Amino acid sequence: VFALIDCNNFYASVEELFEPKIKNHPVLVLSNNDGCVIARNKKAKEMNIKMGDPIFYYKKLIENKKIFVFSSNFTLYGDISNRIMQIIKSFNYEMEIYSIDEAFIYIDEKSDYEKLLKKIKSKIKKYVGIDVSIGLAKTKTLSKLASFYAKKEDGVLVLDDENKIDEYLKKTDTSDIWGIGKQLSNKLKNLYIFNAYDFKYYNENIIKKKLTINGLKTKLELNETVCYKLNESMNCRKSISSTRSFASKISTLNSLNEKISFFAASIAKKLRDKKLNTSFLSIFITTSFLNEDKKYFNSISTTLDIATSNTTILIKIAKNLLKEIYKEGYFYKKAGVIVSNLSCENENQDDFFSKKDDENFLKLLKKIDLINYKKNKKLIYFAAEGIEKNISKSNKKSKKYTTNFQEILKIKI
DNA sequence: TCTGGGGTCCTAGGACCC
DNA sequence: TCTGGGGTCCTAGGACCC
Repeated sequence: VFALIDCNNFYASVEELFEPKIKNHPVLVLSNNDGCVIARNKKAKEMNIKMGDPIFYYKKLIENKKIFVFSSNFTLYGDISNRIMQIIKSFNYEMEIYSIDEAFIYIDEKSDYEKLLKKIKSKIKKYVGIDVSIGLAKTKTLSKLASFYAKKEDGVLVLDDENKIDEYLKKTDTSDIWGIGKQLSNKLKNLYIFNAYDFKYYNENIIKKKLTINGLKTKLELNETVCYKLNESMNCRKSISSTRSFASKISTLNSLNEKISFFAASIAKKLRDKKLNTSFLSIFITTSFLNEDKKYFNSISTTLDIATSNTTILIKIAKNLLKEIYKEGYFYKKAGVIVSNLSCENENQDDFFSKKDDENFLKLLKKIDLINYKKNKKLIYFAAEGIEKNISKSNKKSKKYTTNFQEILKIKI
């Protein structure tokens, strides 16, 4: 059986962890630029504050009531996530870390599942202080569903009985099934499939025709047929991206160049950290799609002759690409760089005519990475990235309580 | 006035190969 | 008048996830 362990209101719960006094008030965590709501605690959900809404919708509400609002602090969330994953790992089951706040485990034995899940749950609560919900079933899709309902019940839910499963499926909207989003759910509605139960018992051939192979797999998983196994090799990722919305709109090629260079440089560093090289780079620029400004979106990509993590090369390529798609007279709101075709640093295929000067330069770049890391600040960087700091605004960030000695939690006695 | 960032997988169509 | 079958790789776009 598969169990899915899912943290409750993860980002909001982490913020509560370090400021317990806010626990009985609504808590919100915001996206980059303090733009949208990306996490809410229970109290905030009760106030009907929606996921993904821009925060200015609730300006009045925030002024009138005591709502605690945080900028997102991914360093902190990442560290707390690691601690939770370590605890799950300590139970010694096969494990897949599915996201920052979720992990699947595969339990290859008969046991008192409910007792086991409660044990995992309480250990995480005791050692880290975060509440989790755990669902268990014969397939990943059903265990996802079980954890969804576990949140509404007492934290753990075992779905191992056909009648019980069907009972839950009947009250599940198709769009709440893992893998069925808005579009597919609409397609299902056209077939008069409204809930997960209808979906489970529908004709397979028609599902495959309308929703293709993935839709069929999801349906089979509802029938307790395993289609998705534990994916333990998630560590070899396929792409890395760096993208941002700008706090203010940008129109000149010069300033876009700086942003694109900044993205390319941060990707190059990520590649070096993970000992990877890329041989495919693409960039995009876009205007806002929410206002009355003239709209323009474009992207362009290129393959690299030699796989690399060299910042100078990536910046140069990215800037050349930008020249091709940049158009004057638009207000750009967002841009980004994405690399793929990733390969391991040590298994690089050289070009027959390539020069070997890259190696020493790479050593230099790694030294710079180290200096920046030790100073906990990007002290040394490329002029192309521009000297203007704070590419985004985030004023309400909590401290890096667990990863930085300067910001460590202080306790008064 | 202000609306996130980082991923995965699949499909259709085009261009090419023998 | 009649014009094959079996592949690969790439790209753009669409759908999904957290």
